[in-house]
Amino acid sequence: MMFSTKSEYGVRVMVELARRGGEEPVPLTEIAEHEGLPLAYLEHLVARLRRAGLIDSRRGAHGGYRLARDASSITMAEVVEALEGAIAPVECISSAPDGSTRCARETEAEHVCTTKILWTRVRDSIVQTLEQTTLAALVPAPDLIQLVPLPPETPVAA
Amino acid sequence: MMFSTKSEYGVRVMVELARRGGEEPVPLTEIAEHEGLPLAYLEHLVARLRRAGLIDSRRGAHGGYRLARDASSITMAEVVEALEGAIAPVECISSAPDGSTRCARETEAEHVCTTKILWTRVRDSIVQTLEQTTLAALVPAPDLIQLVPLPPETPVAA
DNA sequence: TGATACCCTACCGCGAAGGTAGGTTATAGG
DNA sequence: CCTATAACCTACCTTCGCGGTAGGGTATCA
Repeated sequence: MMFSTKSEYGVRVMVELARRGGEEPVPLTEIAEHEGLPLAYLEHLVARLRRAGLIDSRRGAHGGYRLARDASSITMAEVVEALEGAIAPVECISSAPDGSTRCARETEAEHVCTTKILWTRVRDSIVQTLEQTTLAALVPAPDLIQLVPLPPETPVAA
Repeated sequence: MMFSTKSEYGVRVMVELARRGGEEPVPLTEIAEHEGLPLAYLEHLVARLRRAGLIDSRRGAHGGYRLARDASSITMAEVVEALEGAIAPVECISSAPDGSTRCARETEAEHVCTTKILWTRVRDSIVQTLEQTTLAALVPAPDLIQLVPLPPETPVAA
């Protein structure tokens, strides 16, 4: 597996926030229940998304999370990078501060890493795909939302 | 990290075999020493490459490995898949026998997985890049090989 | 017949992934 | 003001695959 469940779950949370996109924050409990994922674990992931500035939060009663920006301006590259850290197909490849690609095995200047070409290509194609896909592109059309009804405004008296 | 060192090391071995590409098999000890990688570990990886039909072997003295086909006809998709298994960006995505992409969370027919679009795109771009890159493309030009001299034909009497 | 080198099975330590637990702080409503 | 809600934070725990080792067996040369 290439991306851990951090990305899998995290993207789901973002899509869910986009679906209900509004001023009112959505509590994480609702999302956890809707997606069938452990709340305590999602809290960790959501913390990363918040620190990356992708979502903001309101604490306390009627609190929750909402998108910090419009769904169409959030790319999957930002989301995945916030969750997983820098995107690198293999350990020996990393992107230098100046944007160029570095190879850990290329210590001596004269020794050229022959496999660097491959991993650079792979990395670029992944990043490009993630950048081209916005959060808005993953939100189902309104008529599909009807199939998965939102929970009632006022909870049933139990 | 997305690909383990299985791919990193395995691709290096393939490139090295392609560099010395000839009828004479190359013992794994030489490659291990040249690349500075543990021999016993490489043996595992090489076994996968052999079972996938990418290389063939000769046992005993003056034995070793060589490419089963021409370097230009071997794609990185074959190499990586032989080493890592099926290529899937996240656990919930897998390719069905018929070639279509399946989502593990999509159990009920009515529930459409919104994130499937993303991971399918990512997977396709990775596979495409790996398929477009042949082993021959990673072999340095002959003049560069001079910089990294081959070991002498007859080993020094120790 | 010995040296070489592939081949196979089993084992092992470590670290990250995935998840739990329990607390603290901020906010809305009555 | 008090209580319920829900974000926030730190620490911990268990499982599992990765990277690597060990030790044999078997085929092929000189």
